[in-house]
Amino acid sequence: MSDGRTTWRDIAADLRGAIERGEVRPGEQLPTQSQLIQRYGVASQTVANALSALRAEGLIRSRTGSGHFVRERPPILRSTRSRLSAAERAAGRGTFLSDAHAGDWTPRSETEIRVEPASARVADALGLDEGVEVLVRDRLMFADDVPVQLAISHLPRELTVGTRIEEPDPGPGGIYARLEDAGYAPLRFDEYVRAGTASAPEADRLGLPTGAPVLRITRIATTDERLVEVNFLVLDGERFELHYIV
Amino acid sequence: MSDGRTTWRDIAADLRGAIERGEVRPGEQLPTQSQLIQRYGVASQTVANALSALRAEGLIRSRTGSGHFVRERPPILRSTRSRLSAAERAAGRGTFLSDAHAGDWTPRSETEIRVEPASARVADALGLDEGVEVLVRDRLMFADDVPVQLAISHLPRELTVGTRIEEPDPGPGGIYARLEDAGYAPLRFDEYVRAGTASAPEADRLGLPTGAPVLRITRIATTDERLVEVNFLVLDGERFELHYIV
DNA sequence: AAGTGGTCTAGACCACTTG
DNA sequence: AAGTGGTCTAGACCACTTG
Repeated sequence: MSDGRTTWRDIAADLRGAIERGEVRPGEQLPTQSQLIQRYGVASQTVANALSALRAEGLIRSRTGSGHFVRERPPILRSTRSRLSAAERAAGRGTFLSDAHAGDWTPRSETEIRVEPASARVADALGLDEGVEVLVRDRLMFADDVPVQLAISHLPRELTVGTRIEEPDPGPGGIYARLEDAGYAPLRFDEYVRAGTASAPEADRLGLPTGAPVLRITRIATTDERLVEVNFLVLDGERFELHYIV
Repeated sequence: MSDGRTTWRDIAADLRGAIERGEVRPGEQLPTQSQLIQRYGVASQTVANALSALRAEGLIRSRTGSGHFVRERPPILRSTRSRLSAAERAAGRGTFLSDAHAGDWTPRSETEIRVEPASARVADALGLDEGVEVLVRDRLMFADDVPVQLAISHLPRELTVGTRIEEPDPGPGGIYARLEDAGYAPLRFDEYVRAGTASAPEADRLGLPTGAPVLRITRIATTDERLVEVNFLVLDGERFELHYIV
């Protein structure tokens, strides 16, 4: 029984249709598992598989003890990548605050600072030798208290020691403004964008189901002479839209 | 038992660790379900759940009758978005051919041309009235004969009538070169990037499993005066990496 | 207290692949 | 023919939410 059509796929398709036709509207509850077991005359596991698939597609949210609900599509967070501009820095906003300023949501972030030897991947990206000390700023960012973005930034330690970059709050304009103060103004940003699925720890931190679509961005900041930062970003793929002007 | 830790999650984490530590290498087979049932002393469904999660993460591929195998990560197709440049057009390459030139893969595409009344979405993007005639170029693009990109381009019909843009092969430099010939040289491209999961028809055309991560790009081309094209792109999220210089 | 989702058991059967 | 993955049955128990 491993051709395309299976019972749980049929049930999932049936429920998906009901949602798409608007018979169950966003925010409303689907029939309970018991009701679905009765309606389709199948075992509990079969219904569970169907609902699990709809959850993975992001069509429903399930709340233990409460029910399965059609997801309300949250507003999209637009993020224009021309934002990394001197104008925004001059206005005292870092990149994330700059996004928030363009949208109308309230930003917040939790930052953890640590010092690590550069991994092969980081050393390669920053043009350092493996094992050289780097400063890591591990940030989880919230929009209206919903976690939406994970950013793990790495900088050569020699550039950050004694600056506010090593503090959770680097001050107005963010770390790029502090780099500029130190004579390392980033002039160019290279962003490498991929789509992927959330790993278990990422899903946990971002409050997504495992396997939910995410945007993965590797951003490399460069002065006119050297690489100063590599930042690994993971964004909720369904809530974020990146805007690039080419 | 609905806190984070469950048996199937523990088993998935265990196998994920073995893969990440390289104990099971890409292409190699995981223990069979029977072996895992024995090893962990659990029911078949529990092991099935764990493997299902790893599959959703894209870590393994399962082949009925054969086994579960660690996925080989296919080579990444880099695509630099500064490619939409006059230089590339002058060299006689369209955007897709330009990507191919930068990578070392062989491009091919299947193009279907049709004329349609503008949908609300397209009309909105192009600043036209709904229902106005637009030319649609529906293309499926292949790299080394593997389908990797879907591009559905819409242009106001008045700009394309009588030009090679209405032919499957628009000639050297692609449609942007033809627009330039007609006095509508695109000067600015706005790209809006999201991550999502492949719908059933998209998965079918791109040869992906339904729900696989994809990159969705809406690209709007503008001359100094007007909007000339809106292009909806869907890319295999795991094979493509977009490169933007900001 | 009753209902709900999530997980688990211990089997069963089927389509498919491999030797 | 034997082994494999995928699905299914018919229950069970637990944590949680709701009235």
